[in-house]
Amino acid sequence: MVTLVSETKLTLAKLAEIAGVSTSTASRALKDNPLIKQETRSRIQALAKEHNFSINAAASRLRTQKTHVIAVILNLIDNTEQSTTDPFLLKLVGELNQALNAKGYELLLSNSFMASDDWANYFIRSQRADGIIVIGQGKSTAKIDRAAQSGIPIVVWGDAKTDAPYPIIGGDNYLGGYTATQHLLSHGAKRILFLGDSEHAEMQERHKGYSQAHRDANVPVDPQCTCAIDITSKAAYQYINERIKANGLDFDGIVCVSDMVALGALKALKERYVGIPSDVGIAGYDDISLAELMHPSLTTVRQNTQQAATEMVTQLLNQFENKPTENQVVETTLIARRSTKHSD
Amino acid sequence: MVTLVSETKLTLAKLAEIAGVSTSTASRALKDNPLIKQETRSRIQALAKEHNFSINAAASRLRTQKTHVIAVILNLIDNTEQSTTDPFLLKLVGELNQALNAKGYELLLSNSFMASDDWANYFIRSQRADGIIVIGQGKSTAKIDRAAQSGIPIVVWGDAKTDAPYPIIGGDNYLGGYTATQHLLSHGAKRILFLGDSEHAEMQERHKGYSQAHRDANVPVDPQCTCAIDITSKAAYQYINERIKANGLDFDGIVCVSDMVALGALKALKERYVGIPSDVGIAGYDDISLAELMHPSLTTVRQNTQQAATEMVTQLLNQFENKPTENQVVETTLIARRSTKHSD
DNA sequence: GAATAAAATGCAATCGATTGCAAATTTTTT
DNA sequence: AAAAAATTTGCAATCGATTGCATTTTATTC
Repeated sequence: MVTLVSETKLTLAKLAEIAGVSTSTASRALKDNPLIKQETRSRIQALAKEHNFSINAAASRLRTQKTHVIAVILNLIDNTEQSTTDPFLLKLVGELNQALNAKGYELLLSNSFMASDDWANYFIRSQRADGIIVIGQGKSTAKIDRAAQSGIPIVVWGDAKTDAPYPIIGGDNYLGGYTATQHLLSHGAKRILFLGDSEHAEMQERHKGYSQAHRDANVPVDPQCTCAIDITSKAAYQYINERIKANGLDFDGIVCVSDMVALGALKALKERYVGIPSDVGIAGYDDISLAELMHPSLTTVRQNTQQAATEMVTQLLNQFENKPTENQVVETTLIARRSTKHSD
Repeated sequence: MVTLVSETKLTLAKLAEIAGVSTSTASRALKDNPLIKQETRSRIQALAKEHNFSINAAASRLRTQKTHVIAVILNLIDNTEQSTTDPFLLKLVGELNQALNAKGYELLLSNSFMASDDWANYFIRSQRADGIIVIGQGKSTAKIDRAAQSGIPIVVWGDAKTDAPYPIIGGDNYLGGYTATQHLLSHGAKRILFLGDSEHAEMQERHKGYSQAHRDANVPVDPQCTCAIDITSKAAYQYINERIKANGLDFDGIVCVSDMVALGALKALKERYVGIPSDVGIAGYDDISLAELMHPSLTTVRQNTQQAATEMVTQLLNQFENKPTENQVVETTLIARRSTKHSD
């Protein structure tokens, strides 16, 4: 049965007319307001369904001053492949979508290039969204701070140890870095590279864990082993290639800040016939779906993204009710696989 | 300099008052309407910037009946990992975001589980969005057809050879299937599996290409080689494992409908020490970023996603102006890598 | 300098739903 | 059966920007 497009657009007023009630009654009936007699409610709801009616969101938002939309901003580092490619970030977006929908909100997707610089203005004051979720602290928190300062509801995925005027949700980066490193050390590694970008708060934490694990195992940390690179597989690939070319194989383990980085490094090593994990053990971060499909399967640190999404949404909605918020650390676990299993 | 939150919300009317003009003038000035004197325009625009003003989107949408929002629906197959994980789909979303922003539109993300069943109603008649982009035809086009029937602006990513009342943008699936298969055949494969879900229009086309390539090379096609599986790495992994267990290695090539499927198959083969490509050549589809990082790097079929996104947006915007639309085929190229390079 | 044309601005209706308060209806109480 | 209470429903203002048309101001022409 095809619903024909009626000549005139169906509004609440017209629906009310058909039902023989006022618009107020119709409005209330549609949202199951107990002020309206049950029978009337059902009748109008049925009528709405029959006529294929749905409330005009623009009008409703204007009147109620609520949009039920949340802007999710991918806060990316400029000129980095991390953007469209990073499976972890996109997975998080997927989870957020679910979590938001479950609470009756919709997801407006943006990235930091596109959105104007003034997030508070652009998204909130303009009534495009009720709140903002920022994925990634980036290298500078200037934009985030600015938005937060103007008092809008906002949460951030990042380093939960950072103290900020807005709630930050993140994995336990220190622990992640620590356990990954410890794992490698316990399998005999003596010189472990740390591959990542130290300008990120999250990465710094992981690096602290990396250092502490060394200290706890009485293995010296060589600054030469901390390698600042872009968080992309390509950068990792190039770096490892060049390092080996220059120094030979002067390491026997790698801790990477993401699986993408690990995969880039892995590729470089394989091409040079470096045995994994026999010659070099390697650990990633994020547990993207491909980690276990790699050969050898990749040891990595998993952050519970579903928990993360739920938590972020909760913290955001709390702000709508002026409830207190706090940083949250999500489950962070080492997934040990073949890329680190020395036999010795 | 911190902008303090003013006691009363700043509206166009108040801005106009400050500027000493009417709201009509202020409104026109802000959108650079030449009806307004250039000097007045600049003055008001400056004032708006200074006071951190931005137009109320809800009010504007209500009045103009345009939202400048496009709903992007991930039309997924139920209960499949394909959802949140498939890097290809998410990449497409990223590209769409860019393409839409470039045209002054925003992206509202949904998936087919969340959005109610009546897309036309939920997104368009409710003024949540001006148009819909559907990613994936899914197994049934019922929802799409229904939405299209009610005359709303819509485009679909899928099989461009399908004739439908809405424009479909897609890669050349026949060609993709054909070239991948031909490539394997030309490197000596004699029994090539086709791994995928034949209920998809896109996959069917690829399968046609697969068959034709066999015919052109005078290699018989065995129906036993067409394997219907879910489009996930896990399903592929299991299938290959079980097949080998049951039949031994009764094939020497695999054409997969996605890279994820290829990776699953690859994993199964490696675990059984099947040489790649020496014993079995394998080709994927999508050219996700990991394809080249695999070991061996994965031969695959790349579809130009950026072109796809631009094309989809164009076709959608055309509908706003009642311009004619048509199906579009985007660039589809074989990327030959190590996973298929036999030496014989 | 008056008349006409051109440029700039303002008036006021409109988009469609929501909601405080008043009015009408029904039910309960005495 | 009248009064009081409880239940339903409706009136009308409101949210904030846009735009056709009318009006005012400025520039041009004779």
